[in-house]
Amino acid sequence: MNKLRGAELKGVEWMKVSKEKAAENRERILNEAARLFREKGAQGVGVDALGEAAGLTHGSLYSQFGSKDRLLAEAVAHAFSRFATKFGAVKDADTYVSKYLSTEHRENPGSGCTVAAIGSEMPRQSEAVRRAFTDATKRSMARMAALLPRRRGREREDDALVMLATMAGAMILARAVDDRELSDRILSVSRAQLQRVA
Amino acid sequence: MNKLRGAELKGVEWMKVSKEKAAENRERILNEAARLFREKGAQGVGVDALGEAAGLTHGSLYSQFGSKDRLLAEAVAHAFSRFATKFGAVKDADTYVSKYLSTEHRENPGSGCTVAAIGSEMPRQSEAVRRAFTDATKRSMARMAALLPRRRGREREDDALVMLATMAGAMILARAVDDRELSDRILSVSRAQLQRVA
DNA sequence: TGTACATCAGTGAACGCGCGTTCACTGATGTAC
DNA sequence: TGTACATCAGTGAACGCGCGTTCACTGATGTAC
Repeated sequence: MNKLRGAELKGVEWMKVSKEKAAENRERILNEAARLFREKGAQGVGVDALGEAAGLTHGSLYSQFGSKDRLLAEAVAHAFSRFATKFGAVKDADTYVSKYLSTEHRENPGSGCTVAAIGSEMPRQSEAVRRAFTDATKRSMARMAALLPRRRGREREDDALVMLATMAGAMILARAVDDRELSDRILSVSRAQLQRVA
Repeated sequence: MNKLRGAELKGVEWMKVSKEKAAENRERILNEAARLFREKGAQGVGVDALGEAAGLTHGSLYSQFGSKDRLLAEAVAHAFSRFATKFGAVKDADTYVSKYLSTEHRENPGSGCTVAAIGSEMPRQSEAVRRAFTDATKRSMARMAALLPRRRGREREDDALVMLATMAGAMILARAVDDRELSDRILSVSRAQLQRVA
C-alpha cells in the first residue's frame, strides 16, 4: 500500500516532504495531469490515476489543489504553456505549420496542442477551466500573429485566429478518423493550403 | 415509478408495444441520444438520462442497442445525417459557410455539427464509434466538394477537407472560449477567410 | 546552539453516489392452427 | 374466423465498480524561544 515514490529518497521508509520537495511534487502532478488530461480527456482520468502517475496518492492532489476541477484548470494552463515552449525556437509560420500538422504531433496528444486534444470538451467545463483556456488561446493568437510576415495589428491577429482554427480542426479530424490514408491526407492538404496563404 | 411515457396512449396503464411502436421508440431514442451526446459528450450522459429523454427506462436501450457504446455508434451516424439534412437545400459554399459559422449554430450544439461537438473525444472511442464517424466524415467531404465551383475530382475533395477542418476548428474555438467578443471574432474572421477562398 | 512544539504535505480508509450492465418478469402483440 | 400460445420490447430491482471528496492521522520540517 505504502508506495511513497514521491518521497523515496535516502532510502528511508517515510519522510515528511520539505517545502522544496512539495514544490517539486506539485510540478510533477501538473506535468502528469497535463499529459493525462490531453490523452484521456477531462472525464477520462480520475483522481487516483492522476495521483499515481505522479507517484503519490490522490489525497495529495487535495492538499495541493483542493479539487479535481482546480487541478484541471491549472493543468490546462500548464499544458498550453509547455506546448508553446516546444515551438519557442520556431521563427516563421511555415515551420510552425509543418511542425503542428505532423504525424509526430498526431501520434502524441499527451504532449501536443490542448485545443486539438480536449477542445470540444471545453464548453462543458467550469468557469475556472474555461478562463484558463481562454487566456491561453489569446496568448497563442498573439504568438502566431508575431510569426506572420504580412499585414499588421488587428488584421494580423485575425489571420492568426483562422490559422489556429484550421490547424486545430485539421488535427482533430486527422486523429478522429479511423483511416490512416484519410488522416494523412487531411494533414498534408491542410499544410499545403496554410503554407500557400501564409 | 411506472412512467411509460413511451407507451402512454389510449390511457391504459401498460401496453406491450407493437413492432411499429418499437420502431418509433428506437427512432426517438436515437434522436435524443444524438442530441444529448452532442450537448454533454459521450461520457457526460448516462444510460438512465438517455432512456428518460426518450420517455423510457434504461433497460429499453439494451433491448434496442445492446450496449451504450453501440447506441453511441448509431447516434453518431444519426447526428451526422440529421445535420446534413439541415444543409440539404444549400446550393453554394458561401451559404454553407455562413450557416455553419453562425451564432445560431454556436448556441445549439445539440442539433449541430458532430465534429464540432465531440470531435476531440473521438480518438478515445471504440472501433465501432470511430468507423461511424469516419464514414460520415467521408460523406461530408463529398457533399462539401460538390458545392465547390472551381477545380474537380481529388483536388476539389482536398479543398473540401480543409474547409471542413477550418469550420470545425473555428466552431470548437468559438464555443470553447469564455469571451463573447473573441468568440464572435473567431466566427466572423473565419467566415471572411473561407468566403474569400471559396 | 539546543530544545520544544506547531505546521502542513501526504496517507489511506471511508463516504455516498451514479455508472453500465444483467436478469427475472410482464403482458399485448402477432402467429400457428 | 376464433382460439391458444410463443414472442419480445420494455420494466425495474439488483450487481459490482470506480468516481470525487472528506477526514483523522502521521511525522519530518521549520520555527519560536
